[in-house]
This record gives sequence, C-alpha cells and structure tokens, in this order.
Amino acid sequence: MPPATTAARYGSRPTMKDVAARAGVGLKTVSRVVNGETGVTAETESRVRAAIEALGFRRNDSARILRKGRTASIGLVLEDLADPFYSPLSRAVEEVARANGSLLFAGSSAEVPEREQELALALCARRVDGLVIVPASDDHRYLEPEIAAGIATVFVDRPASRIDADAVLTDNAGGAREAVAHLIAHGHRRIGFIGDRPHIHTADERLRGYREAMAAHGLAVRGDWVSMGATAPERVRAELDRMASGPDPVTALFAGNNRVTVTAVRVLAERERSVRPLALVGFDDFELADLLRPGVTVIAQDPARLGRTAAELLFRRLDGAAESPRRLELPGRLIVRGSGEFSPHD
Amino acid sequence: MPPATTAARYGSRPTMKDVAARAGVGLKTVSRVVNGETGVTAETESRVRAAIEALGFRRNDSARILRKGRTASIGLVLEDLADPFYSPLSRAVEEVARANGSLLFAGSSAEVPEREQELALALCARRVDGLVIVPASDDHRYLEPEIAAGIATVFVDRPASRIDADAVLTDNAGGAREAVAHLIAHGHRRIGFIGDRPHIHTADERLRGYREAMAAHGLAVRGDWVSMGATAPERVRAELDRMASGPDPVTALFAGNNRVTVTAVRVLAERERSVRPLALVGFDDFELADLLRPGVTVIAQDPARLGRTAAELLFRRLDGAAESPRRLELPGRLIVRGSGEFSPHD
DNA sequence: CTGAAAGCGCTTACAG
DNA sequence: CTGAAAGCGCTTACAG
Repeated sequence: MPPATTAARYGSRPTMKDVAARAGVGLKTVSRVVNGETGVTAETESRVRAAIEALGFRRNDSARILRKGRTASIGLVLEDLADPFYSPLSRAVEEVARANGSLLFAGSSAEVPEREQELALALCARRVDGLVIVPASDDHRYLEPEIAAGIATVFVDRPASRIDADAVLTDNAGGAREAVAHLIAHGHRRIGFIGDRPHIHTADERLRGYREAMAAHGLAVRGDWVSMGATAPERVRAELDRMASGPDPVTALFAGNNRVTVTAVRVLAERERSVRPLALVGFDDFELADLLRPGVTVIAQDPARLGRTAAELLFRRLDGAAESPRRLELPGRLIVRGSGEFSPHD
Repeated sequence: MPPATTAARYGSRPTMKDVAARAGVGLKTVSRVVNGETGVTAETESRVRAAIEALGFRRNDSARILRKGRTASIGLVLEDLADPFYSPLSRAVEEVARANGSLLFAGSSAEVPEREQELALALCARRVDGLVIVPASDDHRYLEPEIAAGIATVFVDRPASRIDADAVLTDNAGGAREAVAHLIAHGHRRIGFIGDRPHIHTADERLRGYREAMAAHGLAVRGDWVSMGATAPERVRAELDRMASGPDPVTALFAGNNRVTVTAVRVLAERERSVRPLALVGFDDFELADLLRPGVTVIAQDPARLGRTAAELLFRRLDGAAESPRRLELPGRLIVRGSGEFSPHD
C-alpha cells in the first residue's frame, strides 16, 4: 500500500499542516494544542491529539526557532572536552543550560586559535543565544559584531583578549603565591617553576605569583629556575632533571599545571631513594592525588564551579542584565597531602 | 546618527535582504556570493562583498537548515560528560563530527532513563541528522518513529533495548574472562566480583565473563563472592570488607569498573601491612594507575576508539549505508602492573 | 549573468 | 473558540 501522505515517506516527516488536514482543523489550532495554549475545545483537542499520534508528528524546533528569535541553545568552546580539568566544567555548563531550557553545543579548539574562531563563528551562525569560551586565541575582536548583535558571551578560565567581556577566572596569581609561600614556610629557598607556554594567561599569572612570593620573602629567582613551555612530558622531564642537578639544585618544585605535576611525580618516583626528596606543590588538583605516596600537595581549582558561575552569568545576561562586563575571580585552595611538606634537609 | 537600517539595531541582525538592498542587487545574487556559487561578475561580487562587510552580515544557518533538510549537527547523549571514561569518547565523537562538517550537541543523562529520553527527543525535535547514545533507558521504542523518519542512531558502550539498532561495544564478557583467568593463573581460587547495578548491560556482561572463567577452570562461585549494586564508595567498601574477612575470605578481587577499582585501591591501601595482600584486577584503565604502588592491573577499554567507531558508523549511515543494524565489538586489553600478580600465598 | 516567486515548518498578529 | 494570511531568513526551481 502506498503511503497516504508525503509525511509517511522514509526520511520525510509529518508537519503541522499534515496534522491539521488529518484532524480537519486549521494550522493554528494544531499549533495551539502542541504548545499547550488555552482556548481549544476538549473535543477539538482530542481530534488533534489523535492525528498527532497517528502520524507520529513531532514539532520541528528548527522552524520554531527561526520564527521565535531565541534558539534555546548555547555554545561551549574549550580546549579539550576530554581533559580532566575541563570535563567537569563542561558538565556544569550543561547542567545550567538544562536548568534554563537550553541545549548545549560543545566543541574543542585543541588550543589552536583558528579552530576557536571557526567554532565560535559557526555557533554564531547557528544563532546560539550565548557562548561560553575558554579562549585559545589572543585576539577576540572577531567576536565584537556578534556580541553587539546580541550573542551573550562569557569567557572562562582565561580572559578575552583585546575586547572587554565577561570573564570568570581562578585567582591564579594568588594561588601560586600560596603554593610558593607554603614551600618557603617549609624551609625552601631554591624553588623551581615549570609552567605552560608563556602568553597563556593562566601560565603567566602563575609565574607572576611565584615571583611575587619569592620577592615577598626576599628571595632572588635565578633564571634557570624558571621554565615556561609546552607541557609535553619530555620537556618537563628534561627541565626538572636540569633544575634538580648541578652544583646548586632546587630543593622544591612548583608545577604550573596538572600535566606538569603528573610528569614531575613520575620523574620523582623514578629517582633513586638515596637522593634527597624534592618537595612538590602542583597547581590543579587531580584524581587519586591522595592515593599516591607521598600524596601530592596542590592548589585546587574548582572547575565545576568555574563552569557553573560562567553559565549562570551568561543566562543572567540573556535575561537582560546589562551592566558593563564583569570579571569574577574564584579562589584556589591549598590541599596539603605530603609532597609539599619535605624540608630541604629531609 | 540613527541607524540606517533595521539591521543596525542592537540584537537584530542584517539579513540577505538588507545586503541585497544595500548592494543594489537581487536576493539570489547575495546568496550566490555567500555560498561561493559561480556565475556572478567580479564587479557585482565585490559590490555584494562590500555590503556584507559594511553591514556585518553573517548568514543565519538556522534559516538555511530549515530550507535544506540536513542540519549538519549530531547529538550525543551519555551518562556524564565529566566522567573520565566518557570524556575521551565525547571528544572522539566531536572530532569525527568536525571532520564531517557537523556541530555536536552534547548532554548527560545522569543514568536517569527519563533524562535520556527527554534529551534524545529534544535533539530529534531540533532535527539533528544523527544521534550517538550511551543508553540509560531499558526501552528505546520511543526512538522508533525518529529512526524511521531518518535520524540515524548508533548506540555505544551499551546496546539499545527492545529495538534493533547499530551498536559499538567493548567485548565485556571476553575482557572479564581474561581478567579472571589471569587471577586464576596466579593461583587464586576464591575470587570476588563487585560490579555495577544489575541490568546495566556492561555490568551483566562482566558478571557473565567472571562466571564463565570460573566455570571453565572448574571453580564454583559462592553467592557471597558476588555483589552487584551502586558503585558508591560506602557500598563498595562494605562489600569488600565483608568478602575479605570471615573464615574463608576471597584472595582476589575483580572490580567491575573504574569507580569500584578506585575505591578498592583505597580500601586495600588502608589495610594494615600485616594482612595478606589481596590481588586486584579492575575493568577500565584510569590515569595514574601505573603510578600507584602497586600499579593497578586492568582490562583497558579504548573509549576514544569506541566513540570514533560509533561516530564513523553514524556518518556512513548518513551517507546512505543502509544495511541492517550492526553490532561491533572492540576487544579489551589486559595491562599487567602489579596488583593482579600477587599469589594467594604472598 | 541575474532576479522574482514559492516554499522550508513553524509563530505572530489579526479577524471572525 | 477557530483559522487565513503574513513572515522568520534562507534556498530551490525557474524564467529572462
């Protein structure tokens, strides 16, 4: 038997028009029923519902969106969906979106500026209501027309560059100061810092905090105690080996992020027991840090809270909050577990 | 100076019509330029481009989508975006989507069947081209009309229930057999199994593999050696304490997933050194498993490969591959690190 | 090479 | 309580 209406063809779908025809009512009446509006007789409504059921109709929200303005979707652009730091952030953004009736587009920039821009603009072309961005680019002027056109945008983890925009950050410099002060309090004077590539905002801020804490305690920083660059294990390993050897080795390391910390833990675990243990404090907490021996002392960020805060600010903007851009800073938190409490003489 | 066109108002945007008016050409000509079609004089084209530039026009892809059919977007529904097992899977799906010119909607079901359904249907209403689903529900008949209407759907990690659909899975039973055989080969006869809640497909399959391996070696399984349920730490801790004590304690544990394994590691680490060490093999690998002492022996899945395989199958379907639903199984891989190689006499 | 008309599937504004 | 018309911003099919 051939299909009764176009709607029954594979790959095509019934529309409100089809439902209206089958129920013998006008298009607008179907729309009323589908949207739960008042002013439809119970009898009419049940005829419409029967037609919807029989045809397997489901409203096309893409069409609805075109007519309505808001798309009830937001976009998230970050470095890497799979990164254990960013995945709780994503989840938090998603939860807030859900609570506000929005769907979430998610995409990874892989820390490539062009990919960030491509993704963000593709999302703008879809007319997402708003954007949460962990920036990879160092120039966000490309977003100015989009923001002016009404796409609310909140940056998270790192601020926007060359435009004035909302941002939710961790107090990176403050956390770094606390980490380094902790090592100093345990007697260290020669403290190394291995961080991510310079010009990444968080890396620069943590370096600043390191320098400030050293200066505040009257300690000079030797050039070869600081290393900024890719967080690839080979580089971190080589730099740590270098800093920890020679006539005047560092006695403690402040690791600038998660990946550096993990490599440092590996390197330290491999060193012979005879060698004096190096103290270690890392920026960013990570799963199982407490199960390692020694446990790893860290400055913990709260990525879920970063995401939640950013998304909530986004939806406040969408609800009309029109003050000038804000920068929110969340504190880091020192978690003492053992690796940061060796004295230089242990 | 008041804005020259409606397009300049805050929150509203120029359309092709505005561009056409400004450039003094027809709508279709603008469309041709925007879409890089041929058959436009260089002179006309540059007039159009100038108008686009001046107005800050960006094509509204939502409108385009409505007219074209394909939305160039796919949806991903999984248990938890932030879970370290699923986040590489998400990233892999995203990469394949990107390679195929699609954007990705992502959402977490939180293992709640109603949330899975709500999310999946919301995505269908947006008319995503396809769906990758890690199911939480045990009845997917609600998706039948959507699939029939042309929304390609691939299940991953767990199969669909009550409908016939594509699925990409790990060979859970096979992996579990290998894990348990490994413990048996190291001399264990009394082996416990703590798994996730029954009726979760992967949990049931791993239990099956455990039983099969025991049976294959002529070993009976005592009822109190098996515990299926929520993977909350308190429960796992209590069950492990129970199994490892009493007159006839287990000498080895096969942990049914990541979360169970981590809790087991904690519990074992807390036991006094005097107690005989329990051997442990976990299902699922996890970061730093090699840095723990002892390193944790696991059956590793490849979540990124699961995601990639599922997404690639999805796009093959979208390109017209219309064979009947397939079930692909990827192998697990035993990684020996120390925790699974204690004999019962150590 | 160029453009006017119709239509994608809805909602809005209005009339009966 | 109900529905016909217009329109959201594009693309398609067609004509000049």
